[in-house]
Amino acid sequence: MISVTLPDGSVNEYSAGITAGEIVIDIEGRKHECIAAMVDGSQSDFSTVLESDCSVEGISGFSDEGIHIMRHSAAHLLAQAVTTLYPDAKPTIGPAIDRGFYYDFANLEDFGESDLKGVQKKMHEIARRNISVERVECSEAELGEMFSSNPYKMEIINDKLEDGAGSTIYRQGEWYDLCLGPHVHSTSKLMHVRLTSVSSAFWRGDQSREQLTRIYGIVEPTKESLKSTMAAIEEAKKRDHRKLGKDLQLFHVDEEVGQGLILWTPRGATIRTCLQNFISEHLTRQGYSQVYTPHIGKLDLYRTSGHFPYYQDSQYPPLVEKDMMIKLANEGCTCGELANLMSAGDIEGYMLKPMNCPHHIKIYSSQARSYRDLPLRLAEFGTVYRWEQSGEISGMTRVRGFTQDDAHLFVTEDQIAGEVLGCIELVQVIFEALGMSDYRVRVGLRDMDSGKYVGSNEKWELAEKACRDAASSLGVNWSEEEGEAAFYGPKIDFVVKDVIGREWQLGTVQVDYNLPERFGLQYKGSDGEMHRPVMIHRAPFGSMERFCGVLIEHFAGKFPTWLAPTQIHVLTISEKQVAYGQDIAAKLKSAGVRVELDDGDDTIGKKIRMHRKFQPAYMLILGDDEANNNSVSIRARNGDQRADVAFEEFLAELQNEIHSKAATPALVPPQSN
RNA sequence: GCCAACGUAGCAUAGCUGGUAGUGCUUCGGAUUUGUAAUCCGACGGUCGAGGGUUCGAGUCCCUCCGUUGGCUCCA
Repeated sequence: MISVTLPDGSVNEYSAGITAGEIVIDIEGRKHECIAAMVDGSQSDFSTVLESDCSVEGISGFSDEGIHIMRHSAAHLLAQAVTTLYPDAKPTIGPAIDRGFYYDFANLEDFGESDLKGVQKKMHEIARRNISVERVECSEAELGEMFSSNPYKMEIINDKLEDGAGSTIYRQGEWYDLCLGPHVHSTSKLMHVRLTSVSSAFWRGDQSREQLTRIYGIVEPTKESLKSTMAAIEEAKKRDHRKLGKDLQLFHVDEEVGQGLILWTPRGATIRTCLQNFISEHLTRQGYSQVYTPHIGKLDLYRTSGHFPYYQDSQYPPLVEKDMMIKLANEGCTCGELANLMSAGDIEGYMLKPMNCPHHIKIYSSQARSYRDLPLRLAEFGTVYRWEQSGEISGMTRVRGFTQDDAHLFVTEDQIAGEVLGCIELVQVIFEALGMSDYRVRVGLRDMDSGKYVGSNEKWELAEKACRDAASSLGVNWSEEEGEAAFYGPKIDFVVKDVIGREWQLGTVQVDYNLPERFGLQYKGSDGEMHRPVMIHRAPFGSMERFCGVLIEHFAGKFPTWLAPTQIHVLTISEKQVAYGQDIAAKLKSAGVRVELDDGDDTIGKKIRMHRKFQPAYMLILGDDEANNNSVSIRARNGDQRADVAFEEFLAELQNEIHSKAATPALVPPQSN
């Protein structure tokens, strides 16, 4: 007999050799919703045989661990279905991910979305057959034999397994896969699966290797949960900033202007202006000096900074000086030669600036600096241009021209910690003001194995420590991530997810010992000696484009009153109130409120319907009653109403709401019913 | 950049196996003057992303390019 500790703390005796699954059934009953077991705190199959004392509990298909196991098992099911239908396809890897699972296949070319249906049907068929999933221990030799026809699996076996060590496979019917598990015990647990998309991926994430076909899917424990998950995905798509940006007329991208180049239309520009004003207030408060610099700079500047050689592939090609072009043309230079000269940097010219720092550095060095000048904080809404890969460009979140709410702080070594702290506090203030609480903080550190970084070890150590210290003082969870540093220094990033689960870096604070050295920056210390300042790069929004894109999704287009492109839409009931409507609109306008008037001859129902799509904070409905009382009826976005409010009272409340940057419009109290 | 899918008026969409484009909303004109998610009638608006090809004939088939979407890779 063995003693098994159960979830409630009690201890039961079972005969040795019992399986984890049998115990789960014993404690949870036959109708349990568990799909695997936790044995001594580690995830295990139901089939795990227990020979000694331990603790056992079930893992529900609804728990985080449970859904992860189901996803992983569903990936196996997918691979089984694909290899059944496409015998030449070679399964490679197929993990569970945040929102579901995928499996990558080689030899599955020309597979498209339209093929998903058939595969999904086959998956359901296999699931219905209730095939048991077995774990089998295998020696290295056995594995070699079983996977001999699959070079990808063999590569994993050869790379990941210690010499001589075996591993496990999971078998379901004829099909089996190399895997550590655990898995659900039967394919029948995977009935509620849906394939969502097909795309491609490189084998082992390496661009130089084979391109594989990747199939994505989601799986849920029940029919209902699958349905609600699918509904949630659909719902999220409605918040996509690309869709809302069009519906609310916030921005436009025109292919004749260029991919990834955002045209801010009036309504979107209003939001941006409000945000920039908001930041500017904080800049003044925090002792920043605002500067302006041009959009281009000489190539040599970026040779000195290192950006030109380092990021050459992701920059717009240089603008070559006219005289140089003429000279080269007279010398018979071919286009090919010109391209070579450009990429080698053996040519003079200008570049669209990919970064603001070199310009700001030149402002620093335009004067002799003393320790009394530091910290010197130079801020600019600086527009930069980067040649992002065409396949990467997306809406406002990944673009080729964008404006950073940038600043560079020139500080002494002693000031680093305090200034980094000030920077991340600013980021926090902004996130808080906008109600963006769903972000993660990432401290990007060097990848010790990579040679791409510049600067000495000691300086990196110091900078990394400053970042860690600042992050831990934040009072929120943060993680260290190797290899996420910039080439010149470590950084603290604020990362948020968009509606379809993609992560975007917004605010960032970076410590940089490198550029001051490259540019030979100096200041005279109190000791009379010359010292080198340290730079801090920081952008609380990151870029205005990306931030606004994320913000559109965050608010689902329903911006708080202070940010709403149009705050009030005034709608008249009939032509009898046209004069009153114009009067109210004019008064609001002169009070600084962004207002739109509709005194046309549509019915009020039609007007509301038409104006709703622009999501003003409030609509004012003006009929005879209001005109007679010098009042307004306020209609909130959700349709709630507050009738017959004296205009002056409304205006005072509205202005208060705007000035306080209230997170949500609240002039109409929520109505019960 | 790579793989796949897609690209019809401002927006949303119909158009089967090829025979010279329909609809709704918007807009404009007219009628109506209407209390909180679409009043009625009429008109304008597309040559079907661009270019080339096959065909008697292409939105519909083929090729190239541009763009969009989903991923991969990249991201100062």
